[in-house]
Amino acid sequence: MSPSGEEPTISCGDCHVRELCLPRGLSQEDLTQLDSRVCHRIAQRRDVIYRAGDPLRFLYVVRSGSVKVAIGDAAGTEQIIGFYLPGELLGLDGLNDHRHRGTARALETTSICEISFDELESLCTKLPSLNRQVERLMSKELGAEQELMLSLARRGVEQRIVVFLLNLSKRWSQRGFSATRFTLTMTRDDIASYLGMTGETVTRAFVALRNSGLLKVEKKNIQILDLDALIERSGSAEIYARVFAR
Amino acid sequence: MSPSGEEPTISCGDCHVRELCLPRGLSQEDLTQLDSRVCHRIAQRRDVIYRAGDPLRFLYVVRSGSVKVAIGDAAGTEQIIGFYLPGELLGLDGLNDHRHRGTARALETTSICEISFDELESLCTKLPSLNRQVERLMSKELGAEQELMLSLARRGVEQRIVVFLLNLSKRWSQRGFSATRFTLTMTRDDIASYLGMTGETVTRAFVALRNSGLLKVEKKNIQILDLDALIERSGSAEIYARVFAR
DNA sequence: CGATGACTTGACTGCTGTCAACGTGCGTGG
DNA sequence: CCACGCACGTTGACAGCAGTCAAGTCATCG
Repeated sequence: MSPSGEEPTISCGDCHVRELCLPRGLSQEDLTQLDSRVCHRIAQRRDVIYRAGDPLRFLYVVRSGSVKVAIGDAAGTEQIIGFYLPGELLGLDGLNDHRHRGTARALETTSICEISFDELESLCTKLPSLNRQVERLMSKELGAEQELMLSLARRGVEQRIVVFLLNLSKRWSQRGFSATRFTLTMTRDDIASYLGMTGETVTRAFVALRNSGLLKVEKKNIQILDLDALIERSGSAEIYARVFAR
Repeated sequence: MSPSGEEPTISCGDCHVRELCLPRGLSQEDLTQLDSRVCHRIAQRRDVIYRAGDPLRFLYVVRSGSVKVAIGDAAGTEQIIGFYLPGELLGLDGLNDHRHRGTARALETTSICEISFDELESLCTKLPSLNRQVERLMSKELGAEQELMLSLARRGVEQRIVVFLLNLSKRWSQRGFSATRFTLTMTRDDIASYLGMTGETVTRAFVALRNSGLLKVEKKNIQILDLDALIERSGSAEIYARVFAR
């Protein structure tokens, strides 16, 4: 269980999420330039990657593992505002005032790449294709989050859970993993906080979906037994039809 | 009541929201360049400004009046995703796939400025200060919307209404109008759709806030009688303390 | 003057949060 | 190695908030 890294010189060129991440579309030469500016670290479960209020110094990418971002409520309670999977850009919250709005924590043993925000910007002015990819990723992350928020907004508990699961399914399959079998690295309470309900209600929704034969739920392991029926039940079938068609 | 325009050559330099809008920080010379590329139109209540699915050709700014943006739900029902006040950038939905996600309609007689997206982009490459202002506005619009969504997410009906009212109050005061007296140009059902509740519930929340002595509600006219108490009741007092301090 | 849309109010129902008890697995320390 | 504490998940009982349905008022517009 040696947690620290004796990994043989991590490089973007070898990364399995490079096609989703910054390197996409970069020449070998440009890639080397980017590579030299990226730092790596391993975070254990519950480790903080950045904290709310911190100045926005780095952008992060999840290399493997998963991360949650939470903001502190008025009381001590915290609310989850996002989960991040491998290849996803982390740290864009608070692009506005250049301070992180939330606190990012690893949900499991997680490998993180970080690059200085300033260095990335200056590198972007030199490498147009990197600039394009950064813009694409940023607008994708921001847009996707907004879209999800919207489809979560005005729905019943079960539909929110379904939308959440379909969203995860889509993101895992985009990463080359199964769209119908995946593991929830977050707790029920995390999901509840994210979806605006209670842990108990999450449990009950899972039970209901299992009893309907749509899902197999075994602790953290989810298997989607009937994807079409699930999409049907999301209440926004046409959206997902479109998404999955791509 | 002549609705169509005999307005004496509208220009950005004379506009009362120029300090919130694209012209901000531009030299007289640059302003002229921008001005020549902006078109104006007047929309009546319920007029469509752009429609969901339309290719993203223009960016719009509300010059006076107000606008709502709605997306069609699975059934014929529509859901409001945003309201826009004078000086606010309109049409950023669907920056992703270059198609508008929602349909924008005027809530009252509204004056709209439009500028071709392509022309704005090319102009930005020539005028750095315009480019900076565009970036600032975009990140502000996107960030603000996200922030609002978050503060609306996990709250009871009354709190959501309060947050909504405080948000409007802030935006009106930023535009030089009263922070405590304003008119709701949208219907109760519009508010309800936006906040994820029903029209009846909006009414009841208004009644409750009136009975508590925090609000004076007279049809569409709102008067905030006790701003501090309202902020207190929003459940995110510290956020608004910060906002109003600016 | 009637039609229509917007708003209000009331009665009822049901969903979902709250509280509580309990089970289970994991890690820590004796 | 075992015992314990703790985090997490599940289940049940119950209450309250908010959605639904329905009726009715009011202002506006043709």
